[in-house]
Amino acid sequence: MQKNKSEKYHKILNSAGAVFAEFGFHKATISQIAAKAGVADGTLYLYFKNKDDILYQFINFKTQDVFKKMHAAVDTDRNAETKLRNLIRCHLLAFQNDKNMAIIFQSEVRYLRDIESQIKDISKMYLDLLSDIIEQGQVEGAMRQDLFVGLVKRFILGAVEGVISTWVSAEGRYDLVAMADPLVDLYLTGVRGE
Amino acid sequence: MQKNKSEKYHKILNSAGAVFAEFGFHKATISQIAAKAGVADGTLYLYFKNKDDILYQFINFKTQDVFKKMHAAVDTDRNAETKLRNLIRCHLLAFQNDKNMAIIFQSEVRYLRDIESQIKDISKMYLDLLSDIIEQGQVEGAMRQDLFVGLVKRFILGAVEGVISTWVSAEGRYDLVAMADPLVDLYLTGVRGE
DNA sequence: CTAAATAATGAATTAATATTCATTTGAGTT
DNA sequence: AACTCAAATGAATATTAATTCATTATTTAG
Repeated sequence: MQKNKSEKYHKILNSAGAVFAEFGFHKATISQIAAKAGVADGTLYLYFKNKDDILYQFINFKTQDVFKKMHAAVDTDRNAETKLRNLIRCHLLAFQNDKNMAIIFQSEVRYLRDIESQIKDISKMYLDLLSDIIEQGQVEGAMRQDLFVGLVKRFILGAVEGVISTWVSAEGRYDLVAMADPLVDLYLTGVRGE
Repeated sequence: MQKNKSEKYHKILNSAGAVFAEFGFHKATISQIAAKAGVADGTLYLYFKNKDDILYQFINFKTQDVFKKMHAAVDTDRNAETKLRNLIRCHLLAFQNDKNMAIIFQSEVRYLRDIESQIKDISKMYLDLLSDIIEQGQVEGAMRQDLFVGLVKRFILGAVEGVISTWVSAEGRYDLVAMADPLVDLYLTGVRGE
């Protein structure tokens, strides 16, 4: 198995992403991925330990990439509400720009947790980001003091994921990022009338 | 394949639920399920078309059961906010009482969508229930007029699912139903300070 | 230009298990 | 007790696709 992340490595990873997204990890075959990448079946095993490893590397790679962006997005402002808004916008944008990733994250994450428990829980870093924002918001007085942070962060992440999930089911036919502001608005002020 | 839903049919369905929940659908084997149900491998094929069909029937059965309960919960009151509260409470209770179902719904539903697109979208009825409640809330003046119902219902369902998902990850070690009121409170008034 | 060394190939092998079906069991009937 | 038929069995089979590895191609170094 080669060590350097050559062009071919990324070619295979991308092809795998497309095939996994279309057929699901279990129905996807090595031959399909190899064909799409324009290499022989055996070649995949020069770059990856096995089929599971391809999924693992895919998610690992994408996760790191997305989190770099999210951190950057949060760091652009000092205000908690703005941070939250930027985080959600960034999140939706990243998934909108990479539908394969969106599909795979949505459907294979639990299987992945089984095969590689060492992997950083994908939600974990996200939830930590949110905790910081909420706690800061409370200090600033912009968010209620009586919030149970453990629930609030789950509430926020769950709702974003739900919105992404719907968008995926709709084959990505509308603008996902446009949901960011209405969504944050719901987080902040809820549905209750004045 | 037998037609009547005999005791053995349910025995197998339950065993399958336990095995699917523990190992995941793909790693679970027919032999495991048969052993747990106390029957021979071949017997499963008298009651189910194939392995996929077992999962399909499991989800179908549980879905119907849960929806009966949810409808009943919503119908206990005329007030929109109360309806919402009862729905969420009922949802959390049903999943708390049946952890196998919770695990399977969380991880295998997308696979199912592939094998049996005829199945009613599991979220569909739920989302319709929510739409009705929200629209009623708007009429009553209890909920804001400017809500985008399509987003709000996704927002609500996503957040509940996120909360359930966390509970499952925590091996169900705390009281899930206790999350209902704080959660509904978040839906209604959001996180923003006064 | 030749010889290592490295990379890639893809047919053959392996492994895992879902599914089948010839046979057995057991309950009900005459 | 002998017969019938449905239900159940589980060893044998079929299938599917992941993985291997002997062979071939390509690149690099002297």
